[in-house]
Amino acid sequence: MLQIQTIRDRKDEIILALGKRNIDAQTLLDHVLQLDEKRRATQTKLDTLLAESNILAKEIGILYKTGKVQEADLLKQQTVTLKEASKQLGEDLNTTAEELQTLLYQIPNTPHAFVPAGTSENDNEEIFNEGDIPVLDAAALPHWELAKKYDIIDFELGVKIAGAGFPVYKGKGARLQRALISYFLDKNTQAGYTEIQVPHLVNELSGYGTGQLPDKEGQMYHITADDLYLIPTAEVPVTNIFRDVILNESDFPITYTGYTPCFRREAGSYGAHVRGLNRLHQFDKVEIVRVEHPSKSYEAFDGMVEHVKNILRELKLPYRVLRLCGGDLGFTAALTYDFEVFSTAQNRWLEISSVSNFETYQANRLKLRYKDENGKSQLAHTLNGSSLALPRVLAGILENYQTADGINIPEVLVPYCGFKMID
RNA sequence: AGAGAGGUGGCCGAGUGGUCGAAGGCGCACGCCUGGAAAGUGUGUAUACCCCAAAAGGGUAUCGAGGGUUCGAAUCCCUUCCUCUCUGCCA
Repeated sequence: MLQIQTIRDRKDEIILALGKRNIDAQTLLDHVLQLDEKRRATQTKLDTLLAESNILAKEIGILYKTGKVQEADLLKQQTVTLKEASKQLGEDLNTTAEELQTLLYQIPNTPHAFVPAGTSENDNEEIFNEGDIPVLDAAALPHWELAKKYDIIDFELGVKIAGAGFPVYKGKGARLQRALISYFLDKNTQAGYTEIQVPHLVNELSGYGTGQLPDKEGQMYHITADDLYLIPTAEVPVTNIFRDVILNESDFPITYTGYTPCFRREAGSYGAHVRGLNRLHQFDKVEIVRVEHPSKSYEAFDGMVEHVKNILRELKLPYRVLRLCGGDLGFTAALTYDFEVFSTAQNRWLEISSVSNFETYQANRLKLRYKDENGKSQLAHTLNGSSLALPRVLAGILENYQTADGINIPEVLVPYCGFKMID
């Protein structure tokens, strides 16, 4: 959420920046400022009335103590009108504050200067690529065929148990999943991230904290009996550790990594691009989350990008890095780099990681602050990235490493899974 | 799920209608003391918002949350959330 103070100070800049998202925020921001003024005026009035009431109440108390009951009763009469007026003003204030809050929730984060203009994923900017795309022979199969051929992932069985998008991993498929999780966690730990295990269900407040609510309600599984949501990413529980927290400057940087399954309803998704592992309702992901001093967050961002690159380099997967354009940028992010691995047999790129800096946008919702050198509270910056999401990495490995004899396992994973080939 | 207890500042903990943003302790910060440190000692130490160009200063709200009673609520009443203990169930 944008800070109201920032909107007051730099409305025009914000409108310009949001223009990159193809949003004309002029009317919305004018409305916000108008409500903000109303809110402040109302509060000033209310505070004055309450101050008067407080003074009267004290006087009455003293009068009663000293036995001057009649004078006290006289003062009491004065409080009646004050009370009515302040009750009305209090209601006005609440209404206005709520309206304002609702509007603020509708405003996405302002894109960073690096973010290119654009309307769709086609306008994303490729900033890096690495790794050779293997030349597969004509008999090469997409991963869903390979999964069937070697009996390592059973999509139909998942349908029976839960539904489409809930695959069952079997034998070496399951072991490879487990190996990938361990490998990713180890890599992240070696890079200084602290491993953490968090709940896979979160309450409503947590959903608001990181920005899934109220925007993307439909994308999360909601357990109505207990009013809990299945997490769509570890970002939600991990970042919400810092909800309502005031840090010291010396606490930075905060770096966490955690593995969780992720649950997404993916309402409205369909078609050829959802085949196999391309898009699932449940998948595994290892996430990295950082909380940073604002002056250091882009340095941290670059570090995260390099870190993910290193992992893909070790896995010897062909990948590219995209800088998301305004039209493709997530609601809460200021800057996002997507990593895509090339799925050779499908002849298309698959998103496997997304590294984002949210600057103060999430922190403002979370009330995540730190004390600066003057002892003043300032909002911290939050960042996160996948390191990495499993299914599409798995798809990339299966497709790119396939041979006539079977599927080779990337060297770095062999110690983790205990076999060199799926055959 | 049933029965009971309880939610107060960074932490512990007092406070059952008035001058309580809240005693006391711990912790923390700064100072004094000391050759240095400890001990001792003094002062300070919540958050948000509003007014003020800013600083200074002032105001309002906050004792889990919401509502009510009252001139006045941490304290009384209602609703709700959460935690703990016992019983039950169970990995």
